[in-house]
Amino acid sequence: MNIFNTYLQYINETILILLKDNNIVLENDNLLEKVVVEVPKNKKFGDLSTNAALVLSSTFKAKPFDVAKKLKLKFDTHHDFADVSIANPGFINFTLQEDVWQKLLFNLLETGEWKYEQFGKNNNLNLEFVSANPTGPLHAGHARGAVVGDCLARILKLVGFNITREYYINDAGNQIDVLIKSVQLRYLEQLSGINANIPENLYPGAYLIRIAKKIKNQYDDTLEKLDYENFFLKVNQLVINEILNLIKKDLSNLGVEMDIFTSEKSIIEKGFLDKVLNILKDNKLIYEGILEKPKGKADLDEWEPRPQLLFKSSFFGDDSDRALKKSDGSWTYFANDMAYHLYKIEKTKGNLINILGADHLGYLKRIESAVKALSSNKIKLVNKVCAIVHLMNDDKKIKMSKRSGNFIMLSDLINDLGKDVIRFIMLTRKNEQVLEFDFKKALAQNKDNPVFYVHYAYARCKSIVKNSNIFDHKFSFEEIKMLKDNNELYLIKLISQWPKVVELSAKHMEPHRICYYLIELASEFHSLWNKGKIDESLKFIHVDDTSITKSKLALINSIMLTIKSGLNILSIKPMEDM
RNA sequence: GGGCCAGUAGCUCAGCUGGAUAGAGCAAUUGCCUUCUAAGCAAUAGGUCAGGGGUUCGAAUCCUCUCUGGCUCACCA
Repeated sequence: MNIFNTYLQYINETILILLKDNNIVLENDNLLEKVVVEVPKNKKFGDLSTNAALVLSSTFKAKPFDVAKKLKLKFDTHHDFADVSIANPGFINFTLQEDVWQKLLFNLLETGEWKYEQFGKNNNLNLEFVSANPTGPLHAGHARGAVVGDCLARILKLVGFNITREYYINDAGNQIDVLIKSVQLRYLEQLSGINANIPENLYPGAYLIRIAKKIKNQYDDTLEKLDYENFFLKVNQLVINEILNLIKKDLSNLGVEMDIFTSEKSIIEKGFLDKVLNILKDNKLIYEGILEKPKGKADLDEWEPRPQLLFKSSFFGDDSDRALKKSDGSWTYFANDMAYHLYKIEKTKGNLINILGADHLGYLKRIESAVKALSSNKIKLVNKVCAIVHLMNDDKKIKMSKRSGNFIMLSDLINDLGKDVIRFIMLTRKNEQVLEFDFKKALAQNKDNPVFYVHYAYARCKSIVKNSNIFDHKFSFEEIKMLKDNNELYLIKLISQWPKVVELSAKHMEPHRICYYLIELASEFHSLWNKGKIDESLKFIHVDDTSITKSKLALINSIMLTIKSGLNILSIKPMEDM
């Protein structure tokens, strides 16, 4: 259904014929991959353009313009093209017959939904995202990774990947000790009724009070005399489950779905760490060695050379080899993470994607190295890094600091703004770019707020349908052929780009493109709407002529259908009226 | 000091992965409501794509150096 691919295929076939005609052998097949069909930036160049002649000029040992002339002779015979022209230095521009667009619209409405090229071919893909430590509910900063991951998953699904969304629970590290110690204080606080002083190195969050109450309800004061180790054994799982429930609730309120939550502890219990060590041994990628002192500016007074168990990460391009064991003999986070990635490799039998925060930038190479080592270079790990989000209020930065406990929780954000605005705005920047999230704009009911703008376009469409008093939404081709005005045709052309937007979004793993497209579509629609004020013929409803109105309704329906598919990817429900 | 990400209009950012005269939105100026939602639209103005060098038919995009900002740098997670 992607019209660009249709013509790209035709152009490629034509090139092969031309090569054969001229007894020229393509020295390298990859050359054809450089041939693209795209929409020229400037409308006056027509509907489509191709760089074919520029790509092939050296093969033909001729100037691009002359190659273009040869190609044009072939293209001229195709009945879809109203005009084929050559522009310097050798672009070939196509103007399509009106009925090509009209047919496209007709087919879309017949099918009732967009179809996308299934280049995922049902291949498995594992997408790990959020994976926040289970020490508290999510805060505002987590929203970005959550939304990017969730939408990316939806996009990849549309193009045929079999995708698993996974949350990795770090339930095995130091932070869990800190958590349980904090809970123990809160529990004793419940029993004594005296407010506890929470030391700086423990978690102060009020959510732990609620968990402490639960423990008190369940165990009464029977845990009062326990030392920390035994208290830990008693409540550890309960506390983590309680917090995971908070996190799951946050995710669900944000419209983010997970297929599976995998615990770090369970991976180790299943023996994946041993498996990792064996693989590394077999491939001679592990050794006892001493790392060089890092040359950082940071205070490294405590640094001392020490023999450690190391993974030969540098073999795969990492800057340094990486420690697997800490000085106290326990495994490093990285060692466990290798085990987790081996687990993902084994069960996925396909490529892996991780959505990470910017603070993990320094971690990418070692984990990529790990996946290469553990999969004999067969599995690809793509790391998508989300830059930080600056929360703003009317251009003023809102400061968040962990120490003071002064950071905005995701649940507060959702309560204040609703999930739709958050989801949309989180995708209005490409993920590597720092994002300014302005409360004032998110609450605005005007163009400052892009979701609002898109909703408004959809609601206007709905309103037209309602006011038309036409309830038959089966459209004949004759009706659709009445859409002849350039402004209307332009909208059809824009709509026809939608599958390409989704496919490129998937290919490059860039969900933000969906938002930009929706804004543009909304904008073009609003524009056409207003043209109706100047030019009567462009109004959508023609009271005295049902068939003209129906032709316009066909266009309106296709716009709604497209906005709906876009919002659906973002998991936003279109507003029927406003 | 090393690594990674970024630097595009006064501000916030796109730029279909190398294509044609670099595009939007804010902000500024000026217009458009007796008529399908003015919560909107149109027009004007705004640029050494941080800077130098290179690669080629062609560079904001690729390579290289320099500058600036952010994140990060054994034994945390």
